[in-house]
Amino acid sequence: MPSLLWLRRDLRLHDHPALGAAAAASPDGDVVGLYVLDPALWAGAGDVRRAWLARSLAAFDASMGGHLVVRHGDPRSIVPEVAAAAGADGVHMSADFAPYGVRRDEDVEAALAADGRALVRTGSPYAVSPGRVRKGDGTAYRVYTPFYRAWCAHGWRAPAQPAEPSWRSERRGPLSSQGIPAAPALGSTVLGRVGEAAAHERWEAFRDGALDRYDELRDRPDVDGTSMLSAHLRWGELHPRTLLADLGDSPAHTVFRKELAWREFYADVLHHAPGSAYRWLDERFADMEYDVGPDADARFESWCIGRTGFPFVDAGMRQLLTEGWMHNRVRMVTASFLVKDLHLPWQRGASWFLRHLRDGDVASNQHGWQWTAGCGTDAAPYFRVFNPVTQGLRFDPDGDYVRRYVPELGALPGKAAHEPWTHPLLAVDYPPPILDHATERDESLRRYAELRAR
DNA sequence: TTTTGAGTTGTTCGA
DNA sequence: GTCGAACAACTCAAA
Repeated sequence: MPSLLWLRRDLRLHDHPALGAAAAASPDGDVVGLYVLDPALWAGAGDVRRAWLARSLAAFDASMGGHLVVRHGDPRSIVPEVAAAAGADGVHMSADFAPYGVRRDEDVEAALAADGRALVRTGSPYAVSPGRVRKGDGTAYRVYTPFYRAWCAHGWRAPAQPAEPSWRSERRGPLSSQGIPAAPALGSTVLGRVGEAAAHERWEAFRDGALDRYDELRDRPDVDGTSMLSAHLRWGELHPRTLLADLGDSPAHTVFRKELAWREFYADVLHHAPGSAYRWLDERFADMEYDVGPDADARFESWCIGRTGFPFVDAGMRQLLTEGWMHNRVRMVTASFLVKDLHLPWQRGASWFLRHLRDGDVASNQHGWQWTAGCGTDAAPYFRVFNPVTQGLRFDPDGDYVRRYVPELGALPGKAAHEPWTHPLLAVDYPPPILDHATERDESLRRYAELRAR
């Protein structure tokens, strides 16, 4: 009698506790691997995000000998149906902690229970599952640094040995696959390689290369100084334990470990405040004055397509659309621009990011945005407004990043690419700035002051 | 119990 | 050109 393993964001074979549990629960180690493509999630994804998922599923399917059973539809009906067809006692999975996933899993659990089947959660996408790290009084942390210390003190286990299940599926009938959906065609260089093997190779290349200079290079979007592992982690092609096990105590390694801890911190915050996926964590900010109407919509559109006239912002937004990824430094600058120069609610920008990011994760994305907007945990002080030009000059000093993504600025030499208005004849078909940053900065500070005074 | 100091990511202004 | 101060308010842990 096989076990059913319901895969979601854990598309790997190594260090997979739920897979181990599924194999151990079957006398013969027989496991049916199921992925349910939820139309609600697929419909909201942009081309690059869809392409990543399709390729990740294909890579996983290949690694298990073509036995992945893919079904399209609502997991609430499909999971119980496949479990019954397989004659599985239990359905195994890694726990999901995002609000939509938690509700979905509870519904599936209830449907399975009606048939006398158990839903077994083993492991999660985190080194320390959300809810485990608490303050002395038992409540959740709201400040990152104390969380980080407690998270380190809590510790995590070493990566698990790979299980060797006997995968089961059928060519036709109740355990057959509907197939992986067709992915949008993208240039071969857009995504790079996808899947578990690619994830491990990328980690090893980064670990043996740029990691030792991570503390000095991580803020440079013009340099290949980051791990580029975010999407691999998002889809569970490798587990953060694998990375943590390789890290030492050097300053560079510590900075990288802290980035992994941010991912875990935001998952913990969301776990304790599920409403913060779409509401202001600090509800007072719901009463802030935000711009609405046709003009605001037009400015939002300029931001989305990368035509604001601010090269560093536009480069980031175009990198997002073409690659489904954006360097973290640029995420902060583009987010600050939407919130503090365009005076739009953070949710508009966060939704756009989530649709297009290949690594888009509700906890990290929404809380990163809330940090920028000043309404989240460890919130940025209200007066911290990024200057899009200064940030570009500081972190892309030669203008290479900007020219890579904004071809209209290709004729501008060096750092001049950040200030095309100083060479108007060289910027071909590039828009003038849609606003005056100093003016909007003051306007933003005024609105924050007004909110405080209420 | 109360106090104290520190806390991812910045900018501008005036000396 | 460089440099320090100012720009709030709140959480948390240690003293």
